[in-house]
Amino acid sequence: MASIKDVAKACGCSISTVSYALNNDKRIPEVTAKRIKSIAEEIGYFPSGAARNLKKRNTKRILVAISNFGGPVYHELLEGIHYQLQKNGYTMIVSTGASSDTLLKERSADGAIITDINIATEMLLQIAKNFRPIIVLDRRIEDESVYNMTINNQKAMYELTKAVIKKGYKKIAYVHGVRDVFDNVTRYDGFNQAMKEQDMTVFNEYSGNFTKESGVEIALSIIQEQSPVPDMFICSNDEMAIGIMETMQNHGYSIPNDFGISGFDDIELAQYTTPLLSTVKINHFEWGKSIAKNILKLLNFEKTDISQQKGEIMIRDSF
Amino acid sequence: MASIKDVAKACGCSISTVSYALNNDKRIPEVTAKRIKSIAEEIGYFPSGAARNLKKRNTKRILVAISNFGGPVYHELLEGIHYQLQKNGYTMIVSTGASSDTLLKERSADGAIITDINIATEMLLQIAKNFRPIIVLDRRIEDESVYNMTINNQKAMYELTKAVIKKGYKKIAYVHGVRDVFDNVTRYDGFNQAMKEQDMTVFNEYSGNFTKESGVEIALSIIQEQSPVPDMFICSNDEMAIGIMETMQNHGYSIPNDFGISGFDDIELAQYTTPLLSTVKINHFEWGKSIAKNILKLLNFEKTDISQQKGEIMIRDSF
DNA sequence: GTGAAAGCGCTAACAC
DNA sequence: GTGTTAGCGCTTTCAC
Repeated sequence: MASIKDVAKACGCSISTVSYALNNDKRIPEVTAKRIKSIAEEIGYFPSGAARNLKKRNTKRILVAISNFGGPVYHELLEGIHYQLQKNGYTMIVSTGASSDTLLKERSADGAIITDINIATEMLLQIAKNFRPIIVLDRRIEDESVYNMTINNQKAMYELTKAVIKKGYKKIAYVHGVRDVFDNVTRYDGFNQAMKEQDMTVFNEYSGNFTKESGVEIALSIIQEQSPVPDMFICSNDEMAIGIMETMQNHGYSIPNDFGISGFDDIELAQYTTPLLSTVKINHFEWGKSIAKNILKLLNFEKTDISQQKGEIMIRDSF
Repeated sequence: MASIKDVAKACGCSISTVSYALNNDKRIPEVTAKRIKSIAEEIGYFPSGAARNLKKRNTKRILVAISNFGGPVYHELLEGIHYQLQKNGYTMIVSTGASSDTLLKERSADGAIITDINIATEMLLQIAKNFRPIIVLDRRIEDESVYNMTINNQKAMYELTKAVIKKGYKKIAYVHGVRDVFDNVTRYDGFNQAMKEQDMTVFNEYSGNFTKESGVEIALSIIQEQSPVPDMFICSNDEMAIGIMETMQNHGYSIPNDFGISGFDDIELAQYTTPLLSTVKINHFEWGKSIAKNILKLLNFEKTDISQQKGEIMIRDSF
């Protein structure tokens, strides 16, 4: 592995001159710099990140820890984060599972964005003792060493529920995602707030886990047990809604004639269902951008933008 | 940022003792090690990756460069790679776009897996002068500094096409993904081989780009221009097939009565279409595992397993 | 304009 | 069993 020494030797100059030339220091005249660069290229030399990071005490990298690479939501979020970081000369690295733990402990990046509920809060706080900034997206941690950014789930779900009630639905059920998770809890709060405000009682509550499969299961159990069917399913996300829709339709139900249904997120698929799914649109790309902007501000100890990402009610054809 | 010195000071011992203790060197007695570890934990100290990587001349990381975080295929591939790396004490970092270039140049990992056609072959070879191993998944590079791993697209598509012909389809059309890309070219080769072997002439060829949207567009243009409809669409991947299916169905066509259709990959969605999509199943999780196994072998200069990933014909209901 | 040298935070060889 | 020290490959201060 060629190092700066090899380049220096090949150029007949010192390593500092090579370093200056490669970093475009104006002290080195154009000609010399050009010569050094072409020799470096010939050798295939690029400065070692590990060495530079150690010396400069930064990496110009941001780590994003996600819980898995599937799911329709991360995609745009990551693109948004990457877009903004790139624009500011930063690199994005993405990790999951145990890899995230290791990378965080090693401080493989200048900052981290966490959206992986599997990373324990306790561990995060331990890491935060010696590493900052960390932005957490999937929960609220009330500790000054960690920063929270969240979607305004409550307000969006409150408004969606109001729209549902206004349409005249009476037997309204709620479909939970993973119970204690921030997104589920706050969406449920918004739902409840609207229901209480309008003196409505909840017809039923079902428990899923944010996946389409769990929606399928919920629908299947309703059909098999011949349970009373609500006239409206308000789901904690799109994927569960789509699972319920398709399964109920396959069993002869017609939407929105037999019942209405809504989702949350506005994933791409929501625009391809029949009928088109009514939902809350979250612009994850834009959200990603603002997350990245905030982490860059935190790196410079600047004040962050603490506003929550807003959702937009999309009333289409499913209720 | 606490360093090993801070821990040594707090422990009243030298930095080497701290290093030994934290790395479970047997020379340090249990009690001492325990004491040092607990002090380190209290401080929130974790060894700096940059420093360790520099000293040890490795990172225990593998970089995976992908073209985007969307798409239904990467998901399982990444999980497979991660699973195997984890098992062997390696960490996986994932990157896209310009970030990948930077990370490769800096040698931020001990090896790299590339499945991003946007990274120019020329640049890859430049990087490979000083960095190995690199495994490339999305093209063939005939250069000893880079290793190729591919799916046996040709054989799988050959067999699928033979099955189609055997069913009696006569007006068989091929739907291309991105033209010059390895997956498309080799799948098309397999298709052609089977067609020629059976003295069949190709009814038509359409050009997409592997996305569902491009499938939708192809179908739309057929309908709008009232072009003759093939009795079979052999598509270069599932997503395009699904786009064509849905669009044609929305315009009154019935599958497989009016025509048959096939995909490639067996993405999750293929199991939810009506009718169920016939396709070639690629086990991307297993493939990811073998890719990871190979890169670990390459790290140790061991001989790799050069077999191509096989596809399995899944004849369901769409032809 | 160029070079010598210190030092980033570790690991590990060596000395005691 | 513990400490001293060299050195990984860079950047950057300081001298010339």
